[in-house]
This record gives sequence, structure tokens and C-alpha cells, in this order.
Amino acid sequence: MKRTSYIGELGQAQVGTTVTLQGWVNRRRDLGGLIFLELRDRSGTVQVQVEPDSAAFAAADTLRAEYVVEVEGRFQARPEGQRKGGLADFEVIASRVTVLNAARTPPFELEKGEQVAEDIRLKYRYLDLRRPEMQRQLMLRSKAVAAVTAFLDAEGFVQVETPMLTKSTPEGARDFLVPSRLNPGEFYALPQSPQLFKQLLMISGLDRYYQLARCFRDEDLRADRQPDFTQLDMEMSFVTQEDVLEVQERLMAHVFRVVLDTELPLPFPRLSYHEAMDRYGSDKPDLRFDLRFVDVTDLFRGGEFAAFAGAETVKVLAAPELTRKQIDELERVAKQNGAKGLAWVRREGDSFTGGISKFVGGQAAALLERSGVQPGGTLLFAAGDWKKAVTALGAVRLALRDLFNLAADGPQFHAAWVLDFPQLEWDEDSGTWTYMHHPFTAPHPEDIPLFGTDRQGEIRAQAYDLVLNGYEVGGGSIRIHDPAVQAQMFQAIGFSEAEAQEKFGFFLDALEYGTPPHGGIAWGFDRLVMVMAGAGSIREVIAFPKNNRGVDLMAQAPSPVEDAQLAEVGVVVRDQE
RNA sequence: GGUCCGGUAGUGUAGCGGUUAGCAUAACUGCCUGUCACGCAGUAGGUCGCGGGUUCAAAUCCCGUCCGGACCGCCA
Repeated sequence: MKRTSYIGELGQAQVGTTVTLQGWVNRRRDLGGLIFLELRDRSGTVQVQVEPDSAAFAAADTLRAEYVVEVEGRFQARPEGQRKGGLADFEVIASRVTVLNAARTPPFELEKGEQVAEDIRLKYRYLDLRRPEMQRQLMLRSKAVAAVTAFLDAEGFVQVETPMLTKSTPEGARDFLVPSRLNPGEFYALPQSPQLFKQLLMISGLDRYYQLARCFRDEDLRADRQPDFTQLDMEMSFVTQEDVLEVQERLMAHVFRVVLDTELPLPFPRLSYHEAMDRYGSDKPDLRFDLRFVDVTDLFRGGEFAAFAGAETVKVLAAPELTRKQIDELERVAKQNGAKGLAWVRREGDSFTGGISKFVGGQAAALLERSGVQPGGTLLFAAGDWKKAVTALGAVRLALRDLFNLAADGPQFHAAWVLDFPQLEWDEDSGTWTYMHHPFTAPHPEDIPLFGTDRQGEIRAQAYDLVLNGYEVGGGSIRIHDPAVQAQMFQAIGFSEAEAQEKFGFFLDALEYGTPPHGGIAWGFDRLVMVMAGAGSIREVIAFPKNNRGVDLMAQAPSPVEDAQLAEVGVVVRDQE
């Protein structure tokens, strides 16, 4: 290799030596007689000076932004008074400049990076990825992979790869389908997660498994959701929930220590699903700030304000002083998240004005005391079914966070566990019970007798979510290892024995051949890296992401295919209307 | 499927009923020996996303549509 070092490795020690560097022209400052170049590689940038009588001058004169060049020259300190700190204390006096490749004028200025429309950055992703910020994020991700691998390997986890072409299952997310040429009319599905395979590995006796698994879900996208994404998938045998959480906390702390030099306080705080929903209106609450709901259901029950009088739940959130415009915006948020409206009052002295204040006269003292609202501050109310009310107010809580930058005063990272999810959830659309996590999640043993009773909605699952800064970065459970409990579970969700056999027969068979108690978790690895990098979107930490319509704007995927290809796999495309 | 925001030279934006569609930056040409967002002078660059409507007149107002983004539904 002709290159003597990365640019970022240069420093005082190299002063006086001749170096050969290779990289891209970041910037050219042509003073006529004298040309300055900024040369960039993945490690940094350095200034190159080309003097008019130098053999390098002719080549340097032709350079433009993003040309690929090799520069040979003397590395030296800059004249005093022109040292700008760091590598800008030094420069390379070029003796030779070789153009390794010319470049067309870039479609956007790389240094404008973040300000450029994202679709243009995505179309020219290879240029966007030249930006130091993007390279920093990819390198951070790479470090996180290395840290995870080192930790889990040391803890005795075995890395196993599971198939990408597998069986479609009817439940959960929509599958991506792959036609089978050798079995016309039949399809593989891409895995939504390696769930059954990792459980089978426990049945196989591997005891501890992990994998950075690519997963695929054909659902609508969000800033933190891609159709293909990466899970750090783990499973352990002969463990209790407590064992899983303990390893996970040490793993997470290790990753933050190695990658970010940040200590996460252990153990992580825990709250139940019910507490999380009841206080913060989310099963993944952002706990960098507290701002919790206050229950005031009793103050309004049977009172004069009809909208609150008969409500199952009335919650209130104490906000800072808000303008009418801000309240309108927050009401819009509440409505989009299922509320009928967002009632409010403003504190003036020891009473309330505006909004629904004429209905709260009698409750003013109690409201003041319970909410602790500051003078001038606003109380925001949500009422209705418990779940609807808290969910809507939870969205308002996050809108307030964004409005007043509430997370800024808290810790940079806040990790917590959310536990005791319901085993079953009533699905209003289908009028049936369904699982909340997945159908292999083990219930709390003492709740098992509730299966099949009218209290089965109270069954708690041994399921847990890892929440970081308001993002669900991990979720898992202890699994059912007793075929009899598995049968009860299928029955509860209206799965006939025949259906269960057809969909999961191989797995149910396996359960009967000596299944150890086991449990595990999967991290949404892209999301975790996003939070660690301080990025606002998962796309910022994925090299080649898709946009929010699932389109790869660079590769132009998806795309139509040749009729001959379709014929080979036995697929006929119907006209769209 | 729904709600909201946006679309004007390569890029980022101003203009919001009558403008020669402006500014910055990038690009190109010339000048310039210590710049570092180099500077100076000049040149070129626009289907104002697309279609329809209102109007004497539309980048501007209305409707539709396409594209981009955020969110709801969905995502075990």
C-alpha cells in the first residue's frame, strides 16, 4: 500500500517526514499562485499546500470537489499564527499530486448534509455516506456489534444462523413472500424474527444462543421502522425472568461503556405495564423526564361536567403556561391519539380560568394540591376509557417534551424495564382474545388458573420490554415449555388444535421431546444504535435504508421484473385498479 | 386506509393575484502567493412537481393527482 497512514493518524510525531496520503478533495482554495487543498479520508481532513513552482501544481490546478487523489509531500507544522488547533496546526507541502479519479460535480454539497432533502441524500447515498457524520454513525454501529459479540461470546452464548427462507405464519406482521420455483404455487416467507428457531435451539440443548438477525415485516414504515431490520436475538435455557434481565443489563452497560464511554446505572428501574400506562400513557415511556399524570377521576365522578362525570378515568397533566395556539396543537395530538378532546384550565392565583374552568370551581383546591401546577400553568385533562384516556394524554406528554425540550434536563440516556404485560388482549375488531406478545409467551404460573375464566384478561405474561429514551429497544419473554400450557394458550386465543398443528406442528412436536425452561429477548438493534448516535431516524444508522414507502431511492427497488422471471416462479401479476 | 406539513435554477430558500421570478451556495471564465466557508469581477443555469379550474391576469387562489416527510391505523 502506497498510503503511509490515515490522515487522522498524523500528528506531531510525523512532522518533518514525507507522507503519502490518499483520499477525496474536500475543498480547494485557489489563490492563483498558491493552491490549498483539503484532503479527506474516513479518519479526518488535512490541508495540503501546493506551491506554484512545485511539480504538483499542474495536477492540483485541475482538481475539483470529490476528485480522488494521491498526495505525496512533507508533513510539517504551519507557520505560527496560522495554527487552528488539532490537525489544522499542520499541513502537507505537496511534492506530487496524482489524480486517481476525476468526479462529476456532486448533486449536493456534502458539507450541507443535514440541510439537504432526505430523498436526494438517499438517491446518492454513496455520497451522503462520505460525510463524516454518517461515517461516525456507521463506525459507532460497528463498534456496538463488536462489543455485543465480545460480551456474549465471553458469556458462553453460541452464535447460530437461522434460515432467511422459512415458513409463513398467519399471525403477527404481514410476511414478505418468496415464490418457490421448485415447488410451484408455494411460497417461503422471510422471517419476521427467528422466534421458533431460537426456541428449537434451546430444545436442541445449545443452552445459550445469539444472532444479529435480519428480520422482515411487510408493514407501514415510520422514522424508527424499516421493512428489513436487524435484531440482536438471544435465548437462554434454564433461566428465570430475573436471570434474563440481569444478563441484559450487564450487556447493555457493557455496550455503552465500550462504545460511548458512558456508564448506565444498574440495575435499570422497573415498572409494570399498568404503571407505565397509568402514569405516562405509554408502554415505552420516555423517563428522561418525569412529568406524570395525576388521577382525578374521583373529583369529577357524578359531577356537573358531563364529559367527566361518567368517565372510567380522568387524568390530568400539569403543563407550563401555554398559548391558545399551543393548546390547539396539543388537542390535535390528543385527538389523533384517540381522545374526543383535550380539556384544559389555566391557573390564576388559587383558581382556574379558561377552558372548562367553570366546571372545576368546587374542585379547584384539590386540583391545585394534587397537580402542583405552577401559577400561570395549564392543566390538561383526558377522560374516557382508561386505556384511551392515558394513551391520548401520553401522546400529549411527548408533545410537551418536544415543545419545551423537557428531556434536556434529564440524563442523556435512561433505560428501564417494563414488565408484567397482559398475556391476552381483547381485540375489538375480531371480537376475540389475542396474545399481546406472541403465543409462546409463558404466563405467570400463579395466573394460569385464570385461563378460560372471565378474568383471563388479568393473566400476566412473563414478558419484558427494554425501554431507552422512550423507544422500545428490546422485548422478550420466558417461553412456554409445557405442552399443556401451550394448549391452554392456543385455546384462549381461539386456535383450534388442527390450526395449531397446521401452522406450528413441527414446533409443538418438538415441545414434547424434552424442552428445557427457557426465555430470551431481541433488541431492535437499529433503534438502539439510533438512540446511541443521537439520530432522529433509524435511516441515519442504516447504510442503505428505504424511505417511508419502502422504496430504495438509490437502487430503485422494488421494481417490475421480466415476464420470463415471473413464469419461472409460477407467478402471475394481476392488474392493479 | 386516514390526518397533518412540504414541493420555486444542481442544492438551500424568498416571493403568496400583475416582479425581467429574487437571494445564497454550487458550477463555468478571468484575476489573485498564506487561504482555511479564501477574496474580487463576470457568465450561464428555472416546464415555479403534474393536470384541470377560477380570473382580464396564477408560482401565488380552488380541485385532483404524483412525489417527499411526520403521525394514527398497522407493526405477535
